[in-house]
Amino acid sequence: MLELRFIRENLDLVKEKCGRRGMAADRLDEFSRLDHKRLALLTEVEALKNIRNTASKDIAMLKSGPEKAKADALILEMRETSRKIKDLDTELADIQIGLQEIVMTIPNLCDDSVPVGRNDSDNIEVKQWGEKPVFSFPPKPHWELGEDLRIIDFERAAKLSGARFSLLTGFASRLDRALTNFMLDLHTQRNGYTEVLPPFLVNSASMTATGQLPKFEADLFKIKDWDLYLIPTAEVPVTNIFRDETLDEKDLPIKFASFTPCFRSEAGSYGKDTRGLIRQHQFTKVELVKFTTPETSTRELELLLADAESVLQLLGLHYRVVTLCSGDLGFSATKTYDIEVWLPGQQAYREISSCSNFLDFQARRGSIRYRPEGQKKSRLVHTLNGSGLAVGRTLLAVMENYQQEDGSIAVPKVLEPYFETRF
RNA sequence: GGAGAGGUGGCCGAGUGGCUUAAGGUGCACGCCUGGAACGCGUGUGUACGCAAGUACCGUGAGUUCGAAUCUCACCCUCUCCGCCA
Repeated sequence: MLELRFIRENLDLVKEKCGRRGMAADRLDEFSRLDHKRLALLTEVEALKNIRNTASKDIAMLKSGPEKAKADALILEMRETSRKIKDLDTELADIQIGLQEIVMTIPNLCDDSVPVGRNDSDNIEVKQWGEKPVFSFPPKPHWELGEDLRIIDFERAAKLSGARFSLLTGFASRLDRALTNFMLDLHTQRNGYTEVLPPFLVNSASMTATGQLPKFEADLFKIKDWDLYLIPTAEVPVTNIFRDETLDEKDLPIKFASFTPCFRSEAGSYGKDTRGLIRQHQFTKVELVKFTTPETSTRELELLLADAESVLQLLGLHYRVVTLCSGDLGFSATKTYDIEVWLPGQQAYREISSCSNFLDFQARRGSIRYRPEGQKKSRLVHTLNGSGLAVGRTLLAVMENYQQEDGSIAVPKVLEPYFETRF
């Protein structure tokens, strides 16, 4: 969420930046109208409350003194004042709700380095790493490999749960687990992250702080009769760890690595990526989350990207990095890099990580602050996160890139230790 | 699911309708004292909105009242015991 005062003072800029995202900005005029009304009402009601507070003290004194009649007169007068206050407070509350509804649905301002564009075709490639592997045979997509090797079973998964679920067996399951452990070990032992295992169900306050609610409820799975949602990413519980808290500057940056399942309804993606592991209702992911000072978040985004890239580099998988254009940018982000891994079975680059800086957008919604060294006033932290990486997509990337002519799949060198444990 | 206890500042803890501007302690910061420290003494010590005056905030929300940390109702959370359970 943006600061109320900032929107008030920079209305045209906010409108223009919403426009860059392809978002209608007409609600901002309604914002102005309500904001003005709110300030006027607030002034009025606060003046009345001041009168009442003063009178209350007077009544207390008069009652204990000889002029009790004066107290009765004042009480009568205040009865009317209190009634007015109550009415104004009610009106004010309605306006606050209206304002809140608007403010909570205004996206973050995109960074000026973000290219203006409409959709993913306008994203800008910023770098490539490695090269496309050369095959002496036509490489298969992973769903064929998985079915041929009897290690991924989509049909039985559909029986259990429906479309967009998968059942990994034997080698695929083992490889998935190896990848997960490899990623966590890399981020905790080499990249300096603290491992955290959070709840997979969170309440609506948490979903609101990170920006999934109120606007994107349709993308979430909700538990019936409970104020609980299945997390769509570990970003939600991990960012919310410090909700309503004030951190010490000397503890920043705080870096968490978190392995969790993720659940997404994929509403609105009917017919998209229906084959294979690419787009599932349930998948696992190692997520990296950072809390930083405002001064360092821009640089921390680059470091976060490098940490995510390190996974693919060690696995020897070719990829490219793109900067998301304004129209493709997520609601809460000011800037996002996507890492896209090369999939030879599909002859395409596919997103495997998304690294974003949110500035103070989530911190304001969740009231996550820090106290600068030696200063009295606290400030909002900046939050960042990125996949490091989506495990299912990494699994399929390894399958497609490491497939052999005989239909088997080689184990990447760096994963060999994870296959060594034997009983 | 049943019964009970509780939720007050960074922490502990007092506070059953109005000199509460939340006592007192502790922690923290600064100063004095000291060769330096400890002890001692003094001062300061939350958040949001607002240029400010001010307003709001004692788990959350509603209510009673001229006035609520304090009274009423609902809810949430924590702890203890019982039941059930991986």
